[in-house]
Amino acid sequence: MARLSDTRNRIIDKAADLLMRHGYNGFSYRDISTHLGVKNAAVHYHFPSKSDLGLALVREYQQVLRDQTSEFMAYGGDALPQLEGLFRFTEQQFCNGRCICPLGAFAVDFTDLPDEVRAATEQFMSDSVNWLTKVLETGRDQGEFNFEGDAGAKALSILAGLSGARQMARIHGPDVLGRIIDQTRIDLGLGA
Amino acid sequence: MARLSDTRNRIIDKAADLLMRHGYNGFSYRDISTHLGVKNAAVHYHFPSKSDLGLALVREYQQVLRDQTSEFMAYGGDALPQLEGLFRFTEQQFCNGRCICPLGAFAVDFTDLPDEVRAATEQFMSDSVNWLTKVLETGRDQGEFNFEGDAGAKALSILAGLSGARQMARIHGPDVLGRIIDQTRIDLGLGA
DNA sequence: GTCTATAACGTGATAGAC
DNA sequence: GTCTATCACGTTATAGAC
Repeated sequence: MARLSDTRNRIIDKAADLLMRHGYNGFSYRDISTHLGVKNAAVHYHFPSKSDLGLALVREYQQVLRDQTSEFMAYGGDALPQLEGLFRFTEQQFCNGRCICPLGAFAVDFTDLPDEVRAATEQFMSDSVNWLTKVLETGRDQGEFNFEGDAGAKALSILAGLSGARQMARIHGPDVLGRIIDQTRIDLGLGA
Repeated sequence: MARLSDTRNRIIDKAADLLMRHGYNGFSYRDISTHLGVKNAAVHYHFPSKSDLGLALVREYQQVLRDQTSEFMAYGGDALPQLEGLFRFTEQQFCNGRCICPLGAFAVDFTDLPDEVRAATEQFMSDSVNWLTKVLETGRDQGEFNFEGDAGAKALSILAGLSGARQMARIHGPDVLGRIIDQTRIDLGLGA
């Protein structure tokens, strides 16, 4: 086990939380250190520059994605639980105050990000799309999903819709997220 | 005509541009004044605080929406040109570097916004949803669109998808926006 | 209406003691 | 690994001359 550093993990967790609440430009080292009860320099010890922190955040998200999808990506399986897992995860995040999808947060401040963070974000998005594309193809083959068009385009459309839904829900209230997820189900032939 | 102040209009236009490129927290008075060739204090003369500027931005967007939809909202009309107009507008904005949907930009920094800007943003979003809902209802009645479920939920879903699409396209390249718009057409029974 | 000058503060970041 | 102390800079914002 030997977790490298407890403080390091707490910093990443708090930074992830702040990112999803305020965006990349919307939180500071001070926010992190204050909330964690440590000092500014302690955060800089673990992540010398904000680029290092941003990169660690993207890698953290990528790891979560891999952990939750590795089995399906390796051996396949039922598509519907995969899709419903995505919906549940999205709603849970939102309910826990983690309103903004990390992809959305990074996208808004994209041109301000250092190159390596941008590259990692692009990779994370590719992995997400690839996973959902395979889920949609499998589900259509299994007869569970019903939709027209290319599975890759449909996957992009659903992920963009969920990311946008979290933002719309922040403006207009949490009901919006549930309504959009229900509509997404209907558009896959699931709601009838 | 008597446009109140040319500088004032130039400030709003440049601020709108910066908002859609860097988000609300991602641009400063200095950015505006430098690009416009005026001084910091000149911007503060027209918009004493950033809240004033943010509010003016939302009102500007609301005016554009009203100008482009007022006839349809008042008398009705053909639905398809309304929808295609939205798609074209979205793609034009993106191609001009105005990558991020203003709603998305405000949503990310939502908790940092002053109350009045939040309220105006919510109103702007309501107007957008109401317009698209009416377009979808009309189009379904006319037999142009084919979709299941509530028109309001479908409108939310499409707007969230477009906002998310602009962000995804920023990360992964402009093709993504076109693919998502095409898929949106297909999901309305238009692509076949 | 625009300017110069400046205030008060938040930011990411570093040096060096412990 | 965490601390105190500090730096250079960017930020919103204001006062007062022109």
